[in-house]
Amino acid sequence: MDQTDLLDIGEVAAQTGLAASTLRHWESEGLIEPAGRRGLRRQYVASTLETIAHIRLAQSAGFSLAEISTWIRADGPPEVDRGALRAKADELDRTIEHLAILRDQLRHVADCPAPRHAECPNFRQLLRRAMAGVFDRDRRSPPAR
Amino acid sequence: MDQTDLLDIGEVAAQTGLAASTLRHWESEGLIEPAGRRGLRRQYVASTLETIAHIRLAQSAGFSLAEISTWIRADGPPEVDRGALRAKADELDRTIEHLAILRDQLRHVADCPAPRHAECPNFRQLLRRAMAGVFDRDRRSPPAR
DNA sequence: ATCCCACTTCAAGTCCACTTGAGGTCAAGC
DNA sequence: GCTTGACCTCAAGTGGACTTGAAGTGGGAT
Repeated sequence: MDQTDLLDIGEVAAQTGLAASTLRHWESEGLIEPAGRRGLRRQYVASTLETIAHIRLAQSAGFSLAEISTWIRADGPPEVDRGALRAKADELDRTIEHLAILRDQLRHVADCPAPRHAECPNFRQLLRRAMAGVFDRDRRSPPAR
Repeated sequence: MDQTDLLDIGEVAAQTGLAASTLRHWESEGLIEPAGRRGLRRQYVASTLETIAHIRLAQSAGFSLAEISTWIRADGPPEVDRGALRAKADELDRTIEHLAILRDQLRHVADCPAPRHAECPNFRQLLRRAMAGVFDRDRRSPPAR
């Protein structure tokens, strides 16, 4: 791995579409870490791009940076609570199901000619499907940017 | 619909698991609206619970309150941009696919005996799958709470 | 009639994930 | 040798979604 493999923060930013400030922020939260520095400049190894993909993915599932960092700490032992991960996976199954319902609802609203969706039996049935589960326990949900 | 059908904000809160303050906040953003008041107290119709389920669902997909309110304004015409809705649905398809990958990754990490996941070919393949798409265009992602 | 307590308003505060700004460093090209 | 531009640090600011606090109101049970 000679230095030609190393990426400047600007290159990582360009390839991932993230702002350099975001990468520094993630570093301050312990999510990523440059392989080294050239002068002051952070130098990243290519596999950091995969780590970043993973982080984006987890964020899109509604996990906070703090949560994600517990699985992928750049430093320290890669110790994870396997039970917790399995629980998250199960939670994702439910989230995915909910999102599928939402997607169906959106498509329905886009196509349905009924003037008030609340009156469309099809829509109401989707909503009823949606309600089972949505109000349970997990207050997990993410914000968009 | 006599007044026995109407719900106090506290009952809606209890049934949905949301704080009353959240319901007032959503009202201030135009997402929900009480059917009326008894004295000062807001009185909600039961169907508001469905609306709330819908909002939670959309939030979990990463939509902002402002975005959601454009489809489900409590007041005004339920006018929606059908093309935009279809686009959102397509976006959700992609999100769902990403989440499925993340779920698989989490399960893999939970079960894989390899000490460093970065060295597990299985994990790396999942990551590669994940990377296709994650860095494209849509910077949409939500935060959790 | 009075008390309680769930409700009310409104302004300010909190948390998270960044972003911005001010002021500084340094390698490379002119 | 000097400027340029991409990088650096650190502190403060932003935006979204709520939450909290202070001060007040009013319906229902005792």
